[in-house]
Amino acid sequence: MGIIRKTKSVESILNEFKTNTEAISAKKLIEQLDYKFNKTTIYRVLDKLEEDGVLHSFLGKNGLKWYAKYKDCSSNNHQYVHPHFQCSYCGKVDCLDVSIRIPKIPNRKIEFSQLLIQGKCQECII
Amino acid sequence: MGIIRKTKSVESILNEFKTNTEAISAKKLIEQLDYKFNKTTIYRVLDKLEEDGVLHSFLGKNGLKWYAKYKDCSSNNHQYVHPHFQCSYCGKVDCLDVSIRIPKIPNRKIEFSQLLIQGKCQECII
DNA sequence: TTATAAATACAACTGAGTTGCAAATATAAC
DNA sequence: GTTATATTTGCAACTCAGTTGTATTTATAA
Repeated sequence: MGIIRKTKSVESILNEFKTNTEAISAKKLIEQLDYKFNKTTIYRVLDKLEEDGVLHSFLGKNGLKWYAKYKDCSSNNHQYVHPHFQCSYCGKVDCLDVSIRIPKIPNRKIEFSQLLIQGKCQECII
Repeated sequence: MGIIRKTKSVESILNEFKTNTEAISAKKLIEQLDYKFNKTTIYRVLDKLEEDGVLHSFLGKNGLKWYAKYKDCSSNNHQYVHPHFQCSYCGKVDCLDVSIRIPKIPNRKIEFSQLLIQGKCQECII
């Protein structure tokens, strides 16, 4: 159904994504907003922002749900994916600006793809 | 530490993967073995089989953990991933025999990648 | 047969995410 | 500004895949 009203929670959550180009996990977001809003509210707002195409979500290393601003070359695109990179040391996640072509697969209709790359980020390479 | 002893649970679990070329979720496996073994045991055996390189794991649609036989072109390969396809209708997962090249990403050390493609499988396309 | 390290079952726990519902609030109509 | 009402919120209780601790059992080798 998407976002209909401009409420404080919607504003605050969108603001987190304005000041942060990286992806944020729902869990982190709850902490980051200093428990100013109930976690239920945050989960529901995130759901709606995704429906509206403002954010997109994907699953991180331990099954945690991450959100990032929707880009045109995003996961909804059937032919290309842009990968997400998660550092195995610090856990940080970035949306990479690379596009990877998904080959057509016979007899299957692709709706959605997600590519998670794990490794060491620039800061965590020793 | 990996598998050291050949026990009934190890045998049964390996057998599930012999008769089944598709990926199986840990949850399904527990049901499939008809609760003959405790779920803790199954989770621990799966962990060890993964350590030994017999199986590989990845996360499915809802954060569920799936396992499949390890293939050489598997997720552990740093340069290529073989994608997993999950049907959004029936939930079935296949390991696809396609290899997708992961481009090198500047200033990051790739350790592991996983690509999950969602869509309709052959049986579920109407 | 025995010693012992590994494997198992069980129960209790963890924690991210969900659900139902009553109370609060943004928005539009007046 | 008031009022009506549909949306949003907080709260508490729940779900459920996966984990942990521990006592018991079992595979293996000495």
